[in-house]
Amino acid sequence: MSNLHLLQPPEPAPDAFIAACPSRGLIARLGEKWALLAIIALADEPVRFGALKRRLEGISAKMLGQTLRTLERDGLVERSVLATRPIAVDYRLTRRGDDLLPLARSLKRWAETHLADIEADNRRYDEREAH
Amino acid sequence: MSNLHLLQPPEPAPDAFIAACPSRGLIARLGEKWALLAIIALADEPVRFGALKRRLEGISAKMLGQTLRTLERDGLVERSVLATRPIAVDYRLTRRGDDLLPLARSLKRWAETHLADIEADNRRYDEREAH
DNA sequence: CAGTATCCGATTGGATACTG
DNA sequence: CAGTATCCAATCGGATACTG
Repeated sequence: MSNLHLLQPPEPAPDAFIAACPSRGLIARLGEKWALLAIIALADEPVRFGALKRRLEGISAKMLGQTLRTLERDGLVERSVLATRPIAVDYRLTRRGDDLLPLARSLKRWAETHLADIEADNRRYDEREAH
Repeated sequence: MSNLHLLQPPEPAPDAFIAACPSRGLIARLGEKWALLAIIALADEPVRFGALKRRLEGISAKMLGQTLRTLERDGLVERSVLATRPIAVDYRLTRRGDDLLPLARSLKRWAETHLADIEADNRRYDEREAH
């Protein structure tokens, strides 16, 4: 049997620089305002909807629901309904979510540590802009 | 002179979980559809506006201009006008931009490597959804 | 070449009200 | 408690046309 096919990979590597590449959509989803923050908030243990809403200060129920559904659809978060009265639902990271976690944390940390300098630059830029 | 102030840091550490924390705005800006991709596209060398536009397949001039202005305002990108005829403008990463680069690349790579699995999950989810 | 200005449809996201 | 449905304002973002 020929080994020629080894020289011609059947699938091109995904590349977000290419417009049609769906990885761009994925990157967009991860950027979606609450996605990474939600992942970080779920880091250590299952968290209930309400608790999550409190932890992500300022999120609306609508956005939290939407964000969680997207994360579940992407296999990053698992939803389980507990048969209590009244019902409770908790969310936890999947293995894939865990895998993304360090990256999410790094980005959050990067933003937090550079924040002060960046805000200073923002002010400088805005002053120059105003002539 | 007293050292008491060392026990009471004047500024709280920024924490993106807090609604008022501006680091959340920063995270949002980095998520902004083209921001990380633009940073990656500028990784190795100064790139001209037009070249950048070609590299970020599908971006409009408007969005590219907007993205670059935001990145410049955040001190991640530096813009320099070359006195040629017709004029040329190139963009390059600042030290701070370079510092963010590995993170941006990691996120892009993560998205690209998990893409296939995630799309499979998406399809499964959508089927279940449709009953 | 490197943008900006404008128009306009699509998407985002909060507030409020409602449900099992 | 854990959402969903609806309404609406603000923003996003592409297409097109224009400028130094």
